[in-house]
Amino acid sequence: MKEKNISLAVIRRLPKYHRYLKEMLDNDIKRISSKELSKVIGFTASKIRQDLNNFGGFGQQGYGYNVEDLYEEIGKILGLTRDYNVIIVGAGNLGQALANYSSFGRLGFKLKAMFDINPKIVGLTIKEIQVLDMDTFESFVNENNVEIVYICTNRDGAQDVADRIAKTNVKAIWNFAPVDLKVPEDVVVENVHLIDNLLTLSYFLKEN
Amino acid sequence: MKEKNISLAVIRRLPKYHRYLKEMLDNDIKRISSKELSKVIGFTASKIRQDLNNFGGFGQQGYGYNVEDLYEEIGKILGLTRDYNVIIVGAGNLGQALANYSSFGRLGFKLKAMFDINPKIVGLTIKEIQVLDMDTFESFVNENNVEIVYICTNRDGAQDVADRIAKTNVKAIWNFAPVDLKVPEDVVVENVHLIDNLLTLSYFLKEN
DNA sequence: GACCCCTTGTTATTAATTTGACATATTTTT
DNA sequence: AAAAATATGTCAAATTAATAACAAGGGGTC
Repeated sequence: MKEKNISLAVIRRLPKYHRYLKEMLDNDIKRISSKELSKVIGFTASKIRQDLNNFGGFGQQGYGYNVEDLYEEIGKILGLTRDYNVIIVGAGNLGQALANYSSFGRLGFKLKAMFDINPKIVGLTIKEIQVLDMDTFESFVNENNVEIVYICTNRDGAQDVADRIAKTNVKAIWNFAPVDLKVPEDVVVENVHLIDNLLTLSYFLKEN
Repeated sequence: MKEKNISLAVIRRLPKYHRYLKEMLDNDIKRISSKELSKVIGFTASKIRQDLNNFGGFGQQGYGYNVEDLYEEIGKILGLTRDYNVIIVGAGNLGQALANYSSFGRLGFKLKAMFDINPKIVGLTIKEIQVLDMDTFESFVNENNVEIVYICTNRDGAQDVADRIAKTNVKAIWNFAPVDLKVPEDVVVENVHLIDNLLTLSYFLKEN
């Protein structure tokens, strides 16, 4: 499974394929052509075929794609072949919201704990998840084989967390703080910059 | 202010410029060259100059850009020249998290109310914001000149909300539900598909 | 089983985006 | 005041991405 030179644009479309295929699977649709998929997903059929072909020929001429197979294959490409232990740092509203999203867990992202520095929150148990003190961060991460951290702190705390992560075995950060984190090369970061997103919406509202 | 043919790629970079310029402004940095900006923001200087030039010549040869002016200009482009009344539909954890983000309000996005269908939540007041019943949605939106709706419902409720929005004067939706909404042409939608984002992270974690 | 139709995988073409180059204008230094 | 350094705006080149075209392989039908 060593795909290389796959462009970021392609990668970012994969989850969307995955999402739509799941929906079809749930609706008992067995096969789908790039043309039909194009109609519901909004990409050109050509783009769909080229995207998928980056990873191998999943389809069959004259038939199309087997929905279940394709769903599984894309899942594999996205790394959904095993579970990942995750923790949340910052147990405020956003952290709690993410903790409550069962869909992440269903995909294999298993929440093991939440961390905070606020004494009022530390010690609580929210939906069977303990909120621990940041003092125990490193030891917990190491002992529980945590691989992904969701950073839900405010802007100022985020880089500190990233620095502490850098000294552990965690190699993936999902960052919700409005700041671009400095991390070692082998740590991947995916940002959810809400403000950036809202301002884009604002731009298009104005332009309309 | 009728810029046209500006590519989406450029638009999506504007909030990042805005964010970094604000930081510089707070640090009393008066001027900045595309070269210096390039170093902190990570885009090439050439790209920065070309991006900005889409909207007019904000810089000066031999000097660079005035930080405050550029910040203001980009704010204008993004529509940050006035306040917008917004409401949140879906007052769960995520909705409450967004309600608590003061930075949105500071930029001009004024939260007027939250809506829900859960009787246990309706009637509450969270941080001075009332949670209202969806029965009163249309009348509230019309009477309070609401322009933007943040959809924080689950997947199944989101399209219903979008359909009801379509019959009002609201022309902008910030959608957090994992579904691509069908809306009239004159309604702009900005999606925050968290699962898509998480799966992208998962891909890169696997590839590393 | 033969024919026709459908649909992929892939190559070619076109479009979009990024990068590089440079003439020109302004600031800073001497 | 002149010269050197700086840095924009813009044009050209290179790279990347999207679209279109099509040959060839299977499936469906009669």
